[in-house]
Amino acid sequence: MEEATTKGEGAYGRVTRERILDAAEQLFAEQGFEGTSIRAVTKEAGANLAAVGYHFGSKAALFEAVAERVMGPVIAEQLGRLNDLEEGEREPEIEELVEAFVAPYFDRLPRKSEARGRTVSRLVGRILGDPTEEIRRVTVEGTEVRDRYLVAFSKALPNVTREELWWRVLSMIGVVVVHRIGLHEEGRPLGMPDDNDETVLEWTVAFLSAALRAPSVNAP
Amino acid sequence: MEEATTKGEGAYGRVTRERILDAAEQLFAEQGFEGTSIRAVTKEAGANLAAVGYHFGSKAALFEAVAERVMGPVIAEQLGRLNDLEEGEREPEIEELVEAFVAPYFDRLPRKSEARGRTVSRLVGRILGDPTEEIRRVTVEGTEVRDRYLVAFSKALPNVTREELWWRVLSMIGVVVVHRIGLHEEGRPLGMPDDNDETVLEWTVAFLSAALRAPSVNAP
DNA sequence: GTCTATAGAACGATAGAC
DNA sequence: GTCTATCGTTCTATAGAC
Repeated sequence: MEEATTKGEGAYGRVTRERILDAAEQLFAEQGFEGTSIRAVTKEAGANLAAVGYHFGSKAALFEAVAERVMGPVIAEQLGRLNDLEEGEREPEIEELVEAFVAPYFDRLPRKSEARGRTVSRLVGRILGDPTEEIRRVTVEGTEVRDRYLVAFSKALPNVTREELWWRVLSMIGVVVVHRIGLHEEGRPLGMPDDNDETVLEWTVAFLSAALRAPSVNAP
Repeated sequence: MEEATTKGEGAYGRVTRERILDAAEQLFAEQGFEGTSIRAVTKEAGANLAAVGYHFGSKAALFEAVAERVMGPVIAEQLGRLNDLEEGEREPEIEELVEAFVAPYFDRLPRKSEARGRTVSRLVGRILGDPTEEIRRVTVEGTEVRDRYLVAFSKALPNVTREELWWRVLSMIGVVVVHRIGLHEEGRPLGMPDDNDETVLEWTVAFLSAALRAPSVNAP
């Protein structure tokens, strides 16, 4: 338990801590972990160079805090939605499982039309895609999500072998990653609804549901 | 035109240049652009610190050379296969277009079972996924691939709106990226054919073909 | 909790000898 | 084409004053 201090210092410190988190989020997203210096973060945050050491301990710990703040709510809702579906009377449909997995990336992250949206999208892409051990550690928490959805899809798609299904779930993650990276976003054609996440969510669910339902290559 | 010198120096220099490319490929893949130092590259290559400056001019130019060496053959074959399909008598099937796009990532890159395979996979993931301007420049060449396949799929799937199709092609790239990143590879279940790229290619074509054929959300 | 100051190491790039 | 030596910069981390 942590109690707010009665002095102004406590409140001010909390603000500094969050200003650092905001600045770090943006810079890690744009330039990656190694490409971002503590100096740049504290300068952007209007804080002192030593503040990162005081509040987080190290640059790596700061990154973990940034990643946790962004991914935590997504993971929590992915698991919560799956729990809800599994507690229902009937077996969940493929579309329901796909939406439960994908929708938190829309609901629990800032929209693309918001100022922070583009930044967070890039950061999520980096977190999910970076093979560096330092960054992968943050994702480990996310393996619970993957494993539980794998079991759920396994029940819903009994004719697909476990190995191929594992591959399909991995592919589903890939689709979410590439959307969040905002790959090639400057090449977006006219009419792309970058400010209409509901439409994109529908597209994604339709695309992935059809893919997951595909006849198994290994089927007898 | 560049002629091989008659002296031993020329041949020896070429070898050093390629040793540097090999070392840089591995280190960029494992630790990213910013996380890799010229010092580490030259040490790994058994070359002198100044050799990168002499052969490539700068660290950024070295990265471009590494990326070009890996992605060049993939892009060339993606375009070549599409040309072949478009020159045929009949309209290409969805499966054929998907395979033409995906297969070069298997044919023109070292297999996962080879020593270099894992490294190159990570590097490709970084190249395709990294939003940094410095790295994106290398990918710009690849936008020709995306645009030409978009036109081809547009003909094959006239009932899908152009905006939604653009999204589907982007998603297809995402699937390839995540496979190449080798995301969560340590969590691979028993029986995963990491040494059998043909099977994985079949899975991927089946998965993506079904996804691309999905009824359009925006259809009337 | 915030700040200055600095230790100590690593970095990219390049000049110039061979 | 290869090498040594080094310049000038930037980095993380931390000690210690306030």
